[in-house]
Amino acid sequence: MLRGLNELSLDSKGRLAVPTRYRETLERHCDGRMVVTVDRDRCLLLYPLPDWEEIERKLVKLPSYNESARRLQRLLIGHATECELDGSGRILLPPPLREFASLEKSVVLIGQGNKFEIWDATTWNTQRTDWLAAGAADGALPPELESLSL
Amino acid sequence: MLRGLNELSLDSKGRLAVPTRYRETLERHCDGRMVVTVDRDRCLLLYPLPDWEEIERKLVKLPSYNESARRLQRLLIGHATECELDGSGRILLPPPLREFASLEKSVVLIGQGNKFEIWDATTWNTQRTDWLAAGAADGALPPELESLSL
DNA sequence: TGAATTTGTGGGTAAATGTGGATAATTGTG
DNA sequence: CACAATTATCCACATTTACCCACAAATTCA
Repeated sequence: MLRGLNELSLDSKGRLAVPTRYRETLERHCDGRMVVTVDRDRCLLLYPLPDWEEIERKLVKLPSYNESARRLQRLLIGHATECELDGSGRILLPPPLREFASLEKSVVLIGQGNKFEIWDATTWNTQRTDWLAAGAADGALPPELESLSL
Repeated sequence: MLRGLNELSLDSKGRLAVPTRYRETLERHCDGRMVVTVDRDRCLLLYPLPDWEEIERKLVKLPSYNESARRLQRLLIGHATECELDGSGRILLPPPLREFASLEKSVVLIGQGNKFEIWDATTWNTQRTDWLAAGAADGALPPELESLSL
């Protein structure tokens, strides 16, 4: 299970050094093979290859002439790029994706169970403040949430 | 599985250089034989020949006196053009199709599972911004999507 | 506290790739 | 049938990318 927040910086070539504590897990789980793609919230998603493939299988089965299904396919599959951990445990983030998420130097890597999210540090902080402010104010919780007990 | 975003440029002869990482797959899968056709969203679709043939079989079986079926047949089958990877891994896009999708120099090649989409770079970026803004706002999600967990 | 090992960072080099142009083949036309 | 125009194939150069190595920093253990 991937969890935790890590403040990192990209090097001059746009590479991201995966924190050591995740490396062994990743090597075992997917042999260092990962997939990066984008998220609607302007961050990147980083999946171990097998986990990504499972999602991909679901996505390609969606009906081709449904508008929102196509949008999802184009965003997620359309941006998905396989990349491998190099000898020093780094992954090279493709320039178009870096640009998409406005990643410069300071980024935040967030464990999210089966995947990581990668945010521009400033964007992340702003968002987090907003989320806290919003709280549960905007009602309309899905049933799964209504009954959630933490 | 074809995935990922590639920023490319057509050369002076309207040829598109397929990124190397896909070439081996394509050579194995369809011996470099591809089919280009058009899409309702003003982009081009690029299929490996065998995958296209499967789609084509489904299309010709559609009922002839259904309006939208005929439209689909005319668009898809009507514009489908076979073209082969040349010695340098490039395909020549037929001028009428290039014109259809307003392809000039900067284009984007998007993996979409069994096919690629080819977009004019500017059009792609505009669309993507719209998609992100729209989100799932416009309801009408297929049931498969309602419960999708990424 | 010091030394040794592990981790983070940067850069250099060699190979692979993209790009353009030149020549050869083919097709269409007068 | 010959010529012209277009299309296809090939080759060479410039650029980029990936891989590898070396150093600096931090951490751990003695």
